[in-house]
Amino acid sequence: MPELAEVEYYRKQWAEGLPHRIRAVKIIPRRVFRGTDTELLTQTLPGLRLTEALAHGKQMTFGFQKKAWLGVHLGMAGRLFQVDLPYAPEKHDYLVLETTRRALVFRDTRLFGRITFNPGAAPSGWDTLPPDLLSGAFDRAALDAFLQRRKNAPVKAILLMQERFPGIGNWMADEILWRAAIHPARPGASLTPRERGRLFKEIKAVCAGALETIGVDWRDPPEDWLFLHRWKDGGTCPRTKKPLVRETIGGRTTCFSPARQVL
DNA sequence: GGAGATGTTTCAAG
DNA sequence: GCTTGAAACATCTC
Repeated sequence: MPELAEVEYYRKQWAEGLPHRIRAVKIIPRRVFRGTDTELLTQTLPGLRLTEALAHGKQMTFGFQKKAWLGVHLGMAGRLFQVDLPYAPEKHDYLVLETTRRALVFRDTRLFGRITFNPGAAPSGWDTLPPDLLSGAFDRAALDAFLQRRKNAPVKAILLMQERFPGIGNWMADEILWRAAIHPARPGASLTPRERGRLFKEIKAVCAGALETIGVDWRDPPEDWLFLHRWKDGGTCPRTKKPLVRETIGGRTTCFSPARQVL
């Protein structure tokens, strides 16, 4: 589920009430810990305080007094939440951090998520992240250069590339292209300067709008977004009032408005 | 029962 | 060496 704004929402679930002094760590060793020293994790965290909760795109890092860092990626179906103790972990709860009164839970029904652990000074990879899409460092030049480089890939697939568009996932890519009136199968290098301008503007707008709604309290974006109409076959385009179409483009289910987005 | 799902990684072909 | 697309991953829901 989680894209930029959903990740921000989940980050806040664990951030609520910071700092948290960790008293116990419960782990169910499953695929989400691939490549991670779970033994070291369970030995290190008890006694430390969770002091920082950071998100960047779809990545999260939780810092423990700058001595240890937990990396969390939610994959397709991961969730983070807090509950009161006592808490009996459910089937797909693979990590539970307990404080005196609360439990911080990582749940992932599909096991596509990932948890990493870095004892030491800094979370690995956190220093080489691509620019945040809402920052000035993500600009037209960066967008244009990337589209030019991926010249034959469908623009839908390009928007899903995290190395340039951190946080954009399937629904956000569809929303951006729909608003920019660009067909999702258009090759990256084929976009005109005018289209690139619209694409740039809508990337910023969708990121900001999603964070203001979903990112705050999981509330839906406004009715006039594609968001509320894209999930099932038979939807109607909120702008043209004509039928929406769903097909696989760039390897993913893609919803668009043929009346508005022409190949 | 079969298909599809808001993601990433890996592999191989061009 | 880079780009691109497909398959694999695991489980749940429609």
